[in-house]
Amino acid sequence: MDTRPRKVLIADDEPDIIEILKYNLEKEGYQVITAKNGDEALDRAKQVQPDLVVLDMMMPKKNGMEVCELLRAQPAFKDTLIMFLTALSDEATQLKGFSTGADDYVSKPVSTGVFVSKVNALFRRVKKPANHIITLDSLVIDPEKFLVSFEGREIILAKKEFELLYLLASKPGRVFLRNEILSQVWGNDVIVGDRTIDVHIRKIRQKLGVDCITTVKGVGYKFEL
Amino acid sequence: MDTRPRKVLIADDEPDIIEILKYNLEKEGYQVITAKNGDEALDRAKQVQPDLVVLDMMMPKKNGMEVCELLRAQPAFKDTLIMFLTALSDEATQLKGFSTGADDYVSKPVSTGVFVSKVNALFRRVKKPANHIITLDSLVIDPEKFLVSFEGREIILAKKEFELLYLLASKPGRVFLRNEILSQVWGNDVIVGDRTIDVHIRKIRQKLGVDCITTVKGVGYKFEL
DNA sequence: ATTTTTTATTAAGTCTGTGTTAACCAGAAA
DNA sequence: TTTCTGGTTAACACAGACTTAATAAAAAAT
Repeated sequence: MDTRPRKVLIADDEPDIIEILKYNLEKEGYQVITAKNGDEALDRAKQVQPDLVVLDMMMPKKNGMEVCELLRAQPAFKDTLIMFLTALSDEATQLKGFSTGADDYVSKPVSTGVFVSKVNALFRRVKKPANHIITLDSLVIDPEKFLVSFEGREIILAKKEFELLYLLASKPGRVFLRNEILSQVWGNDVIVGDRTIDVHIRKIRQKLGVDCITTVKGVGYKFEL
Repeated sequence: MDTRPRKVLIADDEPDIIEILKYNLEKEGYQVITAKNGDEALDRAKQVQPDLVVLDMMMPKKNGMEVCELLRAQPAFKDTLIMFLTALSDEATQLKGFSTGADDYVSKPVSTGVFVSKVNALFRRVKKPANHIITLDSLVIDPEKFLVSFEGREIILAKKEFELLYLLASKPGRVFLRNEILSQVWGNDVIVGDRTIDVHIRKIRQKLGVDCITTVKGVGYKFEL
């Protein structure tokens, strides 16, 4: 079991706030990274791949909403928790915050105790992501090196093809619904036609040379050697 | 076809609140169950195994905190989402709420829009409860792998056939009315003739090779090995 | 025993979903 | 700029899933 600490990125333009939150989260065992404006938050997020991003709404460079949108647009941050922590408590802003894909919206002022509780509550529902190498017989999929090899020979897959194969191979035998595939590989807000999946499946089958992806009509696809 | 709708249990002693929340959640596609006091909430929770329980703090019989504790004490509700929705907004109560294992704490008054957003946000992080494998003697039905095997050999069922068999086998011996079957397998708004069920039953009997589905004339069907 | 109701069976037709090819577009690389 | 690569969409053929209708059989009611 992985025991690395959860990484929390806090973006706020008030150093005092950052200090207090950082102190309290670190006391709970979190690893805290900070940023003082929107652009810096995006940079640091890309660098450290945090598990949770806490965003102030009103920040220089880019505001919290923009940061949230930009993060959610990238598949790499599809599963990253995002929490708004802001003085703006009007309904419209809150709704917009949620609609950009936030997981929680906390209005300032809030006690550090409640804040930490909320952070804990968010993490309770998320299991740590484990990006490990998949090995099934002679098939090896290494997401870090972005590499697939099958029966000794190396196979070059395009990005989407790779992500699709990785998803399917992560639970051999299990059927993935088309919806599931779309949201996992393409993201929740991207809209693509159904044929897109088929075409990618086809390319994978072609490149692997063996039909290890089974179609379950009306349901989805599953991987099995 | 998507999986079954999420079930939300709302416990509050004010009928008006329940009405409004129920209306808005159902509009979002949730299935809503209600209770007007603590004891009723516990009963209903055991009956329907909701995916989310929304608890008012101040209720007759048992208050929200007690209900939360009692639920969390049972393994069956280990993964059930629990949200407090209450007028008590002081810090101590909030902290205590989280410490009993709540996933969110929302202070009244709150707009229905924000409430629904919070519910959606909670569910976004939780994968739908896995349908579990049914095993009866040599019959194995695995809804995740979409697979049926009987006496060793694997059996290929079409989608509707599978769903129908899964439904019947989920409660062996119990008779399912035709209406029940229609609404469970075909959905409430789809209109198909009665013969449709027969034909599918027939195909299942054919493919299984043994007549383990019993006709109860004028009533429905039941599954028994 | 006869009629009525309900279910089983079969065949046929419709319709949905899938596989495939080709074309198009955007961005990266040359 | 052009060229190349990957991603997406459109179009269409095809398989088979689903439904219906028609008829036969069985059970229940009269």
